[in-house]
Amino acid sequence: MKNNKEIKKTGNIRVQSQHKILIAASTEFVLQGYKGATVQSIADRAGLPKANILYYFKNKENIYHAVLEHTLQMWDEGIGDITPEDGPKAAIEKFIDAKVRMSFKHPESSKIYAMEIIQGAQHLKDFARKYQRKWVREKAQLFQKWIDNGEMRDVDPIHLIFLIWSSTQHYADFETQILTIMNRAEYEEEDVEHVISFLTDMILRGCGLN
Amino acid sequence: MKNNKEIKKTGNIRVQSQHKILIAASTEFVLQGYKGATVQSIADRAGLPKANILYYFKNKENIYHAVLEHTLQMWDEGIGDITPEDGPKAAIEKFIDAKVRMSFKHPESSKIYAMEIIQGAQHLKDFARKYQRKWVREKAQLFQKWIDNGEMRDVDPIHLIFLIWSSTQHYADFETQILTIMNRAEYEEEDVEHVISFLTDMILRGCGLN
DNA sequence: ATAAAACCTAACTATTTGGTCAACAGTAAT
DNA sequence: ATTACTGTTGACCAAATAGTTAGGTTTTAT
Repeated sequence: MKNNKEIKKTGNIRVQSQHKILIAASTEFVLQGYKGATVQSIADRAGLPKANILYYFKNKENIYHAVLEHTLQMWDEGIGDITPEDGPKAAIEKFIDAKVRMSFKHPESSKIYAMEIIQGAQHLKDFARKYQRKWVREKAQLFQKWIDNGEMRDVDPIHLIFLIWSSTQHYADFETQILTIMNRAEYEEEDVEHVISFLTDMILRGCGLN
Repeated sequence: MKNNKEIKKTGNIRVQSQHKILIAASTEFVLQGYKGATVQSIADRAGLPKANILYYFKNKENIYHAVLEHTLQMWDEGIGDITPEDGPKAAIEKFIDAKVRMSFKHPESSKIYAMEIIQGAQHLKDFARKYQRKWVREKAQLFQKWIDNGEMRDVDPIHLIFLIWSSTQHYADFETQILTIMNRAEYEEEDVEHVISFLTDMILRGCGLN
């Protein structure tokens, strides 16, 4: 009964509160931007007094950093991995699948990341930038190998990644616009599969696969 | 000598100042967000005293609205038009060409628009939303006709537009990230053409054209 | 039971910021 | 020259907000 919680009773409330705050903060930062989100508004949304927020996070910037980190981690976990054994077709399929599902499941993460980049990535640590550069270049090299091997058409691998990136992320970031255009209140289950199959089909064909 | 300016000598300085303010404000809004951009920072960037800014625009929100309107107008002018006579291939080529050039020429416009949508389009008038819905649906119908006519593959026209939209806009909005990944300080002339040909090639193929 | 540590929060403060105002300067027409 | 309009700006103010503090309560370990 108490066995499964024996180890970490202390700090449990800390974890809980911090999580609540992070969620509330994410929403506020998306809706109002960094400066526009007030500690009070985050507190209200989290259902906690303001001073309590500042007890768990030294200051507003720390909250934002925590949110950003949470976002990056989410991305890192969700993106899966592409290996040389996959071959180009499976690689693209896996990539699109993972990114579209992430867009529909965690739109706030995508939005916060997008806003951060648009504004010049002023809060993004250098290592995060370098990490991504490395990631993209690694994957691009994989594609290049497949191209050299004649397994797919000769398309610029870096821009191919940009294409997948942008087209998938779009459904999170531009949610509002897309829903307006489709005259919908919110996304439905089927939309995910439809988008995945549309994008996979288009891009595979663009690469001369399929 | 004075003939060509006879009609509107007064208000000339007004136009000049307002323009300077708009440019400065655009930059500030992109860099700091709506709340983060202060009237003072806009004034500094425009090289004018704060009170002068408030003389030309009643308040901060009015500045933002002016910037937004300017942005939408830019979009409207830059996007060119697609007609039934074009046929699917030329239509897609024109569309991609126009959008990529806009992204590289007016990245701030694209960024401001993107941020506005991400944050829920709270400042966008209803007519702007409806206008876009109409635009997309009209163009989608064109594509549908071409599909029914067997002139192109059967792909979802709405999502095709989203794809073109997102992949082209990406080069403006995610400029920072793209430059980091490509290890560049800024875009070069050739990049525009390269991106246009890459995207045109990929998407035309995806549509079974080319 | 008790001491220590973790948690909570009302009240306060210093600063920033949007916006006003009143006095002044330039300009154009009568 | 006078009038009226447009433009200019330093000084000021009220409101909002990030962050502090001090004094509390609750939880945990022994």
